[in-house]
Amino acid sequence: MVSEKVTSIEVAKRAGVSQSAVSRVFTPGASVSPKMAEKVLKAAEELGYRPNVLARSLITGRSRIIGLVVAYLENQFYPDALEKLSNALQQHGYHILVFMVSNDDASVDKVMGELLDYQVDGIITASVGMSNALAARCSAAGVPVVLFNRGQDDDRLNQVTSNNLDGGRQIADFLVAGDHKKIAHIAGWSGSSTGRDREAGFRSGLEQAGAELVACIDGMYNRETAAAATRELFSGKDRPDAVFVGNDHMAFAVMDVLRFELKLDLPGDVSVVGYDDVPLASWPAYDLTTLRQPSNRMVEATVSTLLGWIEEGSKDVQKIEIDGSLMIRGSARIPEGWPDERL
Amino acid sequence: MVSEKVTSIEVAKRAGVSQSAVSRVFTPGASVSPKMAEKVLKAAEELGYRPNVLARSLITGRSRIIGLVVAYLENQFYPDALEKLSNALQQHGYHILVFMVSNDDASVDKVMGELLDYQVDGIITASVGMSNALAARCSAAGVPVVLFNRGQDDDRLNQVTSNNLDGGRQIADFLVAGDHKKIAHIAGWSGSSTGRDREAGFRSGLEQAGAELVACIDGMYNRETAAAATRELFSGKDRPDAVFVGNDHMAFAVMDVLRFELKLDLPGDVSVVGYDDVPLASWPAYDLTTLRQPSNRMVEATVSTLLGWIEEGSKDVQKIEIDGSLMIRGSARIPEGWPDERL
DNA sequence: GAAGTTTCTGCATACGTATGCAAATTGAAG
DNA sequence: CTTCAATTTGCATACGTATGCAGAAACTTC
Repeated sequence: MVSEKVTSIEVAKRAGVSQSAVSRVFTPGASVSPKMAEKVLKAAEELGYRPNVLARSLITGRSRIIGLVVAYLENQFYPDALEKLSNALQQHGYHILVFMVSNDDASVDKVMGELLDYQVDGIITASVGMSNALAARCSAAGVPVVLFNRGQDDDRLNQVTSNNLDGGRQIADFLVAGDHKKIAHIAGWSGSSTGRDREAGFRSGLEQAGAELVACIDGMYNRETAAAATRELFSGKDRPDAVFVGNDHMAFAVMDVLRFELKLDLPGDVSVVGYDDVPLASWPAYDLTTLRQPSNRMVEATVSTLLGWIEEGSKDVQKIEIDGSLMIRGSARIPEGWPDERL
Repeated sequence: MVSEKVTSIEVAKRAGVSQSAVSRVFTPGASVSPKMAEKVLKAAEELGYRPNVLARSLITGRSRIIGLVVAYLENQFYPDALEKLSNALQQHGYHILVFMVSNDDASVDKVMGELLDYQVDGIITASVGMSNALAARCSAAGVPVVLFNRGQDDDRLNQVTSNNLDGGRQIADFLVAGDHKKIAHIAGWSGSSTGRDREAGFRSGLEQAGAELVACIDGMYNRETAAAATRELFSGKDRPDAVFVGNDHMAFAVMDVLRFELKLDLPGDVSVVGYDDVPLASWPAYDLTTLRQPSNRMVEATVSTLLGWIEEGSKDVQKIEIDGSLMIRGSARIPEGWPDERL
């Protein structure tokens, strides 16, 4: 309990040793005698000394800070991921510096520059891409990057996603098996790999099953856009009997419009399937059938990839895809004889 | 676009000037001639130089990092606040270092220690309190603290909350005016000031109106606990006809149990009122009547308090309370003649 | 063009820590 | 007790930047 900042020099003085000794006591793995350690720790305790991480990082070249770039926390998937990432990294002695961006290259570039100024040891971007120039800069600066829930064709960028192609296909199979005849898609933002891959998987699944996609609108991963798309799709006489929505966040908006504006019954009149399996999807008010992105495993993969680069000097760019599985609930008609494990 | 890290010395060399000159060019408000600036900026551009924030902070004593301590991001109110805080601070050139904790003193203390190691310029805790010892340490280290959405009796800690007492009272008035006879409360965590104040305001409001609280259970700001409390409250014959739930996050769980387990009609059989007005509350699937905490204004107050301390050396501890207003929606019976502005 | 004033610039040092190196201490072995 | 190896310690320096100070340069003004 003391005045301002206490430095290792003051501790050294009080303990009657050199500053280097103090430093060594606080450096795991350094060579110190038990006596020394005891003296120093006592003095440190009395003065309330704690090493200055910033000064340390200046010399070690490691800040133990991970930059996290994230575009929107409105979609529950991301706060959830943030929490898990933060916890996992904290466990390894790292902490997260958060940067909010809007999802356009200019904004990302600006912010990412600030990030590098902080000498972060690594960068995680949650569902945001980055320009080639930027990827080059990070790579040049020796700062590993992991794209979380986002793919990008760049052989300097690690990425961890779920298997979006396969997910799209699983949903196609499920809807076709459920004997739906007019299947529509409110797609994820076409500017993102996740949106494109889910759509591609879905289309290929339908095709393979001999079914047809009657309509497809880009929902931009946005509630309002998705709601508008729903109104458009269901305005005509010939409305769809099933719609796969590019993520849960939009699916909730879609369900709201279907049930409360258009007074349709789910799954009687129309089936809705989402993607992500955020916690809200399992709450009874929505009870949304959706493809689970296993965020735990995605976080694990992200952290271990990042730490591999940082601590073990790995240079292997990882493109990791994790399989998800369909969570069958009440928002979509369940095919007869389908392995019915409601969750 | 270059190899590893570029320092001001290399820039100086290339521009044919001294290192101090380079530093001055990148220090706003320092004295440099236009020629000099031009030469330096050119060299910096060519080398891809950017000042090292950490090294700078070592000498200026300012890291431009704000530590944010947060317990759970599951309640939508917090990601929302985080996003707003981050954006506001980014605007002022600060960034947020996130620390997740479980809400007990030991965990908070540990984490907060790590926080101080990073030489943060200030600390915001979102809905978590801190021990006196810790408050003393921060104060001694000259690091201002703002408790966001949490009150604590300590004259070293700034705090920004909504007016929880008044909010509780407003809800009491509303329910009494709605002619409810058996009013219950599923309270916020009694270990938090927000929970206690809302309950106290609610009780005082009821009392003043001559009404009675028939039951009160601590919901711990937790979905499961709130659900269990609901089952308990509504198991007997003599069930409540209104329940005020300590925050929206729990209120959703309560509504789920009432509607989908107990098959009760809202607001026909029972009225539910929440607290916070998170985005989900206005979605039609819940359409929850709730007291809005004006997070925009709370964030503003938090940021300006913090910056006041950091940049203007303010020493006035602020205890700010911001008034909220009731958002009347469909989950609770609306009193006759009540100014009916449904939102 | 000289004297005085203002604006710029470079030198040197400081911030708080980690670490290579050599000196000092300890312990083991004979 | 001596010798040698192993361990521990202190000294000095480095990390990348900002800033007080004094000298240099550029302008004013007469």
